Amino acid sequence: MKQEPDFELIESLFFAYRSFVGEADKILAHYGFGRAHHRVLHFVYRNPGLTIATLLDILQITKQSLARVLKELIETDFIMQQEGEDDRRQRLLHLTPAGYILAEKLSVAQSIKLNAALATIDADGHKYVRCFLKSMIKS
Amino acid sequence: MKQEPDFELIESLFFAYRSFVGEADKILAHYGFGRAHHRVLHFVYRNPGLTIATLLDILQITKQSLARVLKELIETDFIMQQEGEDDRRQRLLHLTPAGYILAEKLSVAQSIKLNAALATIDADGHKYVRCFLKSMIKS
DNA sequence: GAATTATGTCAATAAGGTTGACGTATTTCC
DNA sequence: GGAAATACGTCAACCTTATTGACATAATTC
Repeated sequence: MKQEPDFELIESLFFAYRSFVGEADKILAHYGFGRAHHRVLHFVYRNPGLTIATLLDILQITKQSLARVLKELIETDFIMQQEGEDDRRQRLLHLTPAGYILAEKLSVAQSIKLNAALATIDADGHKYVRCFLKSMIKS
Repeated sequence: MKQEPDFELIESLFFAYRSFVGEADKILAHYGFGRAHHRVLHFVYRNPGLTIATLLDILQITKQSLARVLKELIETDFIMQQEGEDDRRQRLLHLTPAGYILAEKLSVAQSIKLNAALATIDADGHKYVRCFLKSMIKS
């Protein structure tokens, strides 16, 4: 027997995600950045010293697409590159102090929103939410 | 006391959402459509006979942006417009049979993914997930 | 030394979004 | 009944983020 699609959940996820990224968008606009900059900033924040190749793997975009955004972040001094020690072809990515402050600001803003939503459910519901989201990634 | 941002949750939501929309993207590609078409298709599916103005409200985009996508969906016979009965300025939106089939196909594909993820957590965790996502929307 | 790898870059193109301006038909309101 | 507001369509210019394809350079590996 086939069952009806779970419209409620589909739409909840759509609107929830829009609300989630909208939070960061407001901050980014002050800097003239978009979501693409946010993603780069975030993953460099979280994985300091990562290579271009690794970042492309995470973001699942082409290097040509990354190039423009990364160039802007480097020129405005939010990200810096460092030659790889063992492999000098690599351009390891790091945040500048300004980049660190912005990345943190964005993460804090999104965390506040997430925590507010978590606060509406029982504490033992938190692990269900995390587990559900992680399952969505694997499949 | 300030606490560290919840990086794990932030990234889970990012990757989970990418996985969620990626599911539909594969289907849409066969029709030469993108996510913008999906959103229009979905909300017309869910709100048959809605007005252009209402759809713009839901999607939070401009009418010029909607125009192109809607035009394509009408020209390829997935959506049709019907003059409003009480207000003849309105162009009420409806799915054609083909539009209905596609919208359903997309919803089913996404539901399968959502259900698979829900299946990895206890049944009483489902309401926490739904509640959490709805709380994200309100705030 | 040759092949591979990591990265940079130029160019053309596409999807999806914006602002601003203007046109038309219809409805509402005084 | 005429003026104003509303619902929608459309033209034009522009922005962001992405794509594919081609080619260049430097460093590493075999």
